Amino acid sequence: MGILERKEREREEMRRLILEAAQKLFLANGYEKVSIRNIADEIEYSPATIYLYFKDKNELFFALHQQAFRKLINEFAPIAHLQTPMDKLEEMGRLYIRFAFENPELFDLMFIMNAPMDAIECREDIWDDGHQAFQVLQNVVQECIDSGAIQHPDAERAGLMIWSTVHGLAALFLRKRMMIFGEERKKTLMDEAYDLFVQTIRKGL
Amino acid sequence: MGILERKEREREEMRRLILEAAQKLFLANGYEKVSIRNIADEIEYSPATIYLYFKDKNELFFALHQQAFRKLINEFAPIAHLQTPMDKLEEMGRLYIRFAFENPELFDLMFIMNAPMDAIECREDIWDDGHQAFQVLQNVVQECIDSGAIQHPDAERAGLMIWSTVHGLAALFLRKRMMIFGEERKKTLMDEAYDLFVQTIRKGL
DNA sequence: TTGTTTACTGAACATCGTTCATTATGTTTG
DNA sequence: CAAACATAATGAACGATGTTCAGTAAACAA
Repeated sequence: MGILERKEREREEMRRLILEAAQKLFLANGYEKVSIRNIADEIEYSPATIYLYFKDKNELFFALHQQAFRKLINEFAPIAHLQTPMDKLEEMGRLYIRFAFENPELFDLMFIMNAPMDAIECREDIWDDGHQAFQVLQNVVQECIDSGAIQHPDAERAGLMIWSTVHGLAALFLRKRMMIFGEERKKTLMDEAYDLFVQTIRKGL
Repeated sequence: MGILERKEREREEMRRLILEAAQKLFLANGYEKVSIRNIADEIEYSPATIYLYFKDKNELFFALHQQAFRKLINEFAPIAHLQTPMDKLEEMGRLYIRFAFENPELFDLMFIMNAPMDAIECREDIWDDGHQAFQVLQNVVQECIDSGAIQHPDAERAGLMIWSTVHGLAALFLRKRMMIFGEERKKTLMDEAYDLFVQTIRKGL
């Protein structure tokens, strides 16, 4: 009785098709301009069909946000080859900022938008993707502590402080709050601010 | 010929009335649940009337965002009484975070939402409120540099780094990305992370 | 008292997320 | 093979949304 399994496969395939179309439109036009009807048009199905595979729009965007986290975690992979824990930490921050810069919509979905968080709130679930990603950071910070490169003993606290700084840079940039520095200077100033941060924690953390 | 002036006064009064109603509904129900029709109902006018005083919804929320900036700048005022520049800097960060915590909707409007920035983009204007607020920070940083409390010479660069950290903490908190730390621990962890940041820049910046 | 400017509105447009009765399709049973 | 059932997909609708515009009524000017 392989029929049930085929049905399951077809269901997965359909979810994949919807997410693919959603992602495409999302990256092309930005979140605000993508509607359920647009997505339905793209895959040549009725809008109502999408609701057979996703509870609502929040859940659809939550699924997209999960994909984006897989991408980010992948981009973190190369840091393993670096020599010292402190170099790993520095490169991780740089990768976080670069990810935000090169994938603004994905970053928005992962760390700024409300929709994905609203999706898991009603399911009273934990935010697993975020937890895993932070764990990667926290582990590197712990390495820094163990090797003596960081003196402060609490990896979670230090990790949050570091996350906040790089996230702040990325978020202020993406939400256009850096326009006060001028269109051409804001990117370099952002990089300089991050360099200064790295230099500071190397000395004082 | 005081008629023109009275007309002007009435016009200002009407704008004030609209903004007051919008602010009230905004704080009560959150941005996402406030529509032009709600605001019109609140002041007992037709929805179309609002468009006689504001170009569109973005411009209305831009005006609200200006009010919010006046409030924030006011809350920064007491730092003038503090002794050392470094104490001023520390207290400013704390005030920024507290402002976000106690006025989540206003903070969102000022530093996260797209709407207010979209309003000035088409007017190709500069973001004056943000510029002024950052200037306040930058001045304090410059004091720290002049007094030798901060060694790095560039106040703008250091200011952006500091702004990013406190903003990152506030933004991650408000957009519910700190749920990974647990409901009861996230607020204290946030404060601890800020303390650690202050300690770090006192040592290494 | 006219004519004209101004303030306001009701109704409409296009779009949105979402639901639901109905149809079409595929599967199982007699 | 035919009848009964289960599933997938849909068209049409609901109540919203932001925004526009022709039309009305009141305030002003001549």
